[in-house]
Amino acid sequence: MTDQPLEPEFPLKPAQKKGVSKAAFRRLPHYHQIVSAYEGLGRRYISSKELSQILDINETLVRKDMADLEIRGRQNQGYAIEVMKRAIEDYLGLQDSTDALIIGAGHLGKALALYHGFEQYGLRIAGILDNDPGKIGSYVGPHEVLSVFRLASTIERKKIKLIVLTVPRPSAQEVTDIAVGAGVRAIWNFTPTELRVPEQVRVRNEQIIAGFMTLSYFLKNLNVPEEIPEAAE
Amino acid sequence: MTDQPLEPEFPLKPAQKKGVSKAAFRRLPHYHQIVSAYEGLGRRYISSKELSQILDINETLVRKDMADLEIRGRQNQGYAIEVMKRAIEDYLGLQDSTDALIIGAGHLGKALALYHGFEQYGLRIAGILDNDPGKIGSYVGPHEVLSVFRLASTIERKKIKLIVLTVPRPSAQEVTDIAVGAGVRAIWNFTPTELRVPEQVRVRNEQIIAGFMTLSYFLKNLNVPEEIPEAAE
DNA sequence: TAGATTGTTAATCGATTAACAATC
DNA sequence: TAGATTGTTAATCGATTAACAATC
Repeated sequence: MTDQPLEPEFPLKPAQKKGVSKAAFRRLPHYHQIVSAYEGLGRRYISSKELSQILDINETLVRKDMADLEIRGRQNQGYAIEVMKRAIEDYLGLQDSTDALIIGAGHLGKALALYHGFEQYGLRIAGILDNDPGKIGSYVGPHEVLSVFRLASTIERKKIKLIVLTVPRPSAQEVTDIAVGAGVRAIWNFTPTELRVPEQVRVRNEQIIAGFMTLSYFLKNLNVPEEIPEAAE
Repeated sequence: MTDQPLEPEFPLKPAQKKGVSKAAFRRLPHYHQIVSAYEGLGRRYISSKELSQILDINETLVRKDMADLEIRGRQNQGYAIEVMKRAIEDYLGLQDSTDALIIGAGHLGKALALYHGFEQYGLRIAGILDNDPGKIGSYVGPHEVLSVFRLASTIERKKIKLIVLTVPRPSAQEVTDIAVGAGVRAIWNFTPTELRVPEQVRVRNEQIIAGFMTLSYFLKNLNVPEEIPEAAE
């Protein structure tokens, strides 16, 4: 195993004075979610105080994050929701669509393939592949399940840059190697595996069990006398 | 919306000199995954150097994390994999089992209910509920889908402390309120919603789209001249 | 106006890393 | 032994927060 970021989520220019810090970068999806919800409620503005309360972080931190994103607020009103949402989307490149191939048509792969809600972030499922002859040729929503033997050719033909890995652990590295060889640059990894990839390829590990672990710790320490701290990160 | 941790994952005693820092706490699932994989390969020891390379963090940081967890290494050999795995599991309470109810028998809810691999972390699916009459009474693996009207009574009868939320966004808060009223203390939230909960209840937001956002940023900036930084966090 | 709010700087806090001693 | 490695302390770095000026 070689070098592989624990979390690949950070700005590409972290050294610069101006710009978004790693920590701020990680908060962007949360900001986006909140303003999306507020937009749905018909709200036009949101203050740093409101945002800070929802996220349970310091009010000043919200203002600093906005300043770093070059999102300007209005005295007495807060930040314009439309502006903020758009700025985050622009920053993350969510306006341009991204085609992805799902590898593994198991329960999770199917759930991801059928999820409505990715489109609004520019994520388009371009196909789904599996190695099970019993699944190949069947349909998952509009997508015919392709043989994983067609992985490289499909990536090349469709110029796919992102794959979503939901295969069993033992095949994860093998599939990764093929995909990387065919030109993939990013891997959304739902398998419990630390993948080895060349440095020009980015991996995001969606280690779902990690979420449970944090809750387990909390549940097993419910009776610890110490007060529970306000916030993490 | 009121106070709600952005990430609820941190030790309960962060102020103390001795103990695991928030940042280290977040690395525990990764350490655990790596040593599990190494154990599967028949390895007995792993050095801080190996761990640091896989995680792409500094070697000293690994040793500091181990010291904070009170895991002792051996000169010239590194850390005993069995000891390390066990220590992390003990720390997180993964040895004691946790019963959870899945709310929402959609694609994701079913995928989680059917996932084999939670058991090894002590997570047991105690049932699955939905509000769709077409689903109620059907089976997801060994579990009969129950009406969500039985949520409170099921929580109380089975003394459930954790629910897994995979309902559509509009129902998320309502279901949460019922579950919290019935005594639930932790919510594993897969809906794109910032839930309001009393402070004794912990929420872990599994905002899956966040992972895509980080990859989107990377993919949209492939041609940025600046060198790509080594690691995040 | 007073109050609410943003925006910025400096101070503080927490996490990481460098340096190095210890030891098998 | 020399080399590999852990363990610890102090220095550095980065992120958060407090303080406060600006302004609508």
